Amino acid sequence: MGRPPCCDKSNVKRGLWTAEEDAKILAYVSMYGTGNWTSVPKKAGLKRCGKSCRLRWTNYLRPDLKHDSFTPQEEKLIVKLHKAIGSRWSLIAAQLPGRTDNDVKNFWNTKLRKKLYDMGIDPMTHKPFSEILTDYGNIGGLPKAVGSLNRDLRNAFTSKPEASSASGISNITSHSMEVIRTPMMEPIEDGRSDSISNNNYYSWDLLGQLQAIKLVKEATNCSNQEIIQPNFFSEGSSSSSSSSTAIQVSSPPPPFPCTQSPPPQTIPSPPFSWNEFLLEDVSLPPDQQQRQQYIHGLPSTGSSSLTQVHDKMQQSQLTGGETNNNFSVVGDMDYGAFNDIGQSYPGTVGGEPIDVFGDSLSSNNSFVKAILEQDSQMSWEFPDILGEPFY
DNA sequence: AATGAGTCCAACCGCCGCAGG
DNA sequence: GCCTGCGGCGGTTGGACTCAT
Repeated sequence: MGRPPCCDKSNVKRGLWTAEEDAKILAYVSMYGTGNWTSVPKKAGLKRCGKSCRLRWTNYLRPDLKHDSFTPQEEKLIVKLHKAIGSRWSLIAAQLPGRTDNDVKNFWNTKLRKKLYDMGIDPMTHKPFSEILTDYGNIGGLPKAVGSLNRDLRNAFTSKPEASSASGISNITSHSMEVIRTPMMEPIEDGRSDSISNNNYYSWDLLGQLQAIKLVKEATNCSNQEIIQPNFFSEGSSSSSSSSTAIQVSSPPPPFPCTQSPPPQTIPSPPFSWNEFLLEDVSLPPDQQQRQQYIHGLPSTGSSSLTQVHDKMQQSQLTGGETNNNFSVVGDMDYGAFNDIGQSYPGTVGGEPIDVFGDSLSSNNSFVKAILEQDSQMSWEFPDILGEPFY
């Protein structure tokens, strides 16, 4: 038995708002302020659901909202944040003054997602399709049915987003990302939860993400071992899958398909080595793989280089001339596909946050602030990498 | 000019977490 | 501890609009 509807649906107006209704909301808010939205329709003389009133205010009428189109800077930030924290539109919107979660969500769904597809990047995983194919090629022990799956994958890469969903890619990538996302999207209960306030929660998300990368890396290291068939490839479903190419993921797959015991799912106790999160670009020839080790999320090709980051740090001199080699990553936000931002790396310099352009971010930004607070406890360091050419 | 396809975005929906009784 | 109401969230829908034929 679900919750009853918040209002009498048969007795409320729906659909687009008129200027007159907007005026009533504005008048009400200017007089009483926001809050207690359920009483707003009555007090404001509207035949609308209170929830609908709140939505109209927050998404359209609020005076601080921007109504112009997204700037390239905003666009880049959305992509970076989506890569770091997924489809948490309200969090992403909070980093974009004057934008609502609905704005960001619509912009992503209508523009950015398509743009990434056109660039050959899976918007779900933010990986190049070629890399996803490689990843799947590296997963041994899959049943023969996966052969058709690979074919569908390839077909999906050349088709439109909507079509790819029907042919299986979305299910596949979302499945693979389930493995990655699950630990990073939830607060980590590790006995230190007392110190995890709302403010630094997101920092732990990012930590979790890094840990997830590590776990996935470890999970894929067992490719020479026997692989337990994940639930979604179980033979029990083969009869239905034979008539349809779409893979139905009805339940979350086990996070570790290896027969070996899964590693403990705790984040590494700081300080830990960033080398743990270095990945090899398996799509490259073996002789280049060692040279092209890269941190997950950084472009494996192009001119992005930690040397350049180091230069940026030296240029920034944010702490009055002292260059600090403590360099903490604000999520793996770099996006190589955008050449103009693929030149630097987001992080902190001398305790101050910098964005991907190397510019200082406001310390008033709670999102960044939360990460910085966590950083101060973590003492993450980058010394081994900074001095070396990135590739 | 008519029409069908594609795009955009405001609005809706259902679920969830939290606070207060 | 349970129930209820509220606000917030992400996913989805539907209609207005634009563009191509």
